[in-house]
Amino acid sequence: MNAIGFEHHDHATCIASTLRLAEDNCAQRGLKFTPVRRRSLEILLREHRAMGAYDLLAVLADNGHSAQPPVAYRALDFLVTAGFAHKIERLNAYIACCHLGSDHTPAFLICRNCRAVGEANASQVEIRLDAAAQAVGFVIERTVVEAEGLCPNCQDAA
Amino acid sequence: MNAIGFEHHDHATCIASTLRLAEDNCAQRGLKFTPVRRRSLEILLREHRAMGAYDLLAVLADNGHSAQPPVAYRALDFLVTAGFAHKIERLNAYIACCHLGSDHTPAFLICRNCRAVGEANASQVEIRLDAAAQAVGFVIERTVVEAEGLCPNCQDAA
DNA sequence: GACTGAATGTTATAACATATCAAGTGCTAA
DNA sequence: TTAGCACTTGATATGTTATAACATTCAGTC
Repeated sequence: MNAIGFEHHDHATCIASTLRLAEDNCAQRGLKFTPVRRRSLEILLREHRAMGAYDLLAVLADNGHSAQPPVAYRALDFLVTAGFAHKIERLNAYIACCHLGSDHTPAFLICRNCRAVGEANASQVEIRLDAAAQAVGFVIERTVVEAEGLCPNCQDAA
Repeated sequence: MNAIGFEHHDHATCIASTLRLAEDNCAQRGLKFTPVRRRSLEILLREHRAMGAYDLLAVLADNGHSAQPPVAYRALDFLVTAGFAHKIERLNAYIACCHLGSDHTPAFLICRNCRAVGEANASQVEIRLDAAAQAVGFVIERTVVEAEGLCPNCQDAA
């Protein structure tokens, strides 16, 4: 399996176009797409897999940025808040968003063997918690959906 | 709001009966319900909220058990594997299972203000990821569903 | 009693995350 | 033009969550 959500694609184009999208998006919303932030998103896009904050930090350090944890966490916080990246709670790791621009409740497929992560196509995902929430008077703001299992490649290997 | 999943219930009875259920369940499956494990489940049931491993550890220590992290993590691992407790990934915390015995994909409602956690009634939850998984050949083994928002009490407070 | 496997005790450290305060940067409004 | 403000970044320290590794104990059984 490749690491790009279990499917092939033109990686270079994907990175470039997503970065441009993010740039435009920031301009529209008055957010500052600073060098560290841009570089962080670029790194996440390039890896195209879930990275720990310290993984990101190591790459940033190689690029001459300050190597203290807050640098990575601030950048990640910005990217997640802006919707350019997601946190994978199960792994305490972060991944660039595949569907930048579309408002979506992301759902992830996480391989327990190789830790590859795919973001499920939103149209194929259905989550219904409203009834349960309403029943107890709870107001949902955000939903984490993460499926753990085996990716195609690791099934073959087993 | 109380801390028991946003609804009142007879707490003492709940603890006692769940412990008995767990005991029977272990006997049937040949698992060892040792003192630390039993005590850990009892603590989780008593608190009836998500506890960090180190929170549990502190209580265990008060009870004369060894106070090293692995003690808590081993007990929690046993309880989670046996299905007697769940991990709340969003909080890196653990909670006793409300529906012990029934095989279920749990879904949680987590208050971002007071950190209270309710386990949603399985019958009111619908999760469909099969299509997305099938599309890429991924085999799902387990699914994490956690909704974050405001519980009834914290809505009023706001 | 000696073997076996599981559980527990213990030390150390890895991995993940944030509080705090100082310093720089860019905007804007008097 | 510069004083003030909001935001970003730099840097140090520390807090929190989790596991590796190895020693010891204990229950069952041959």
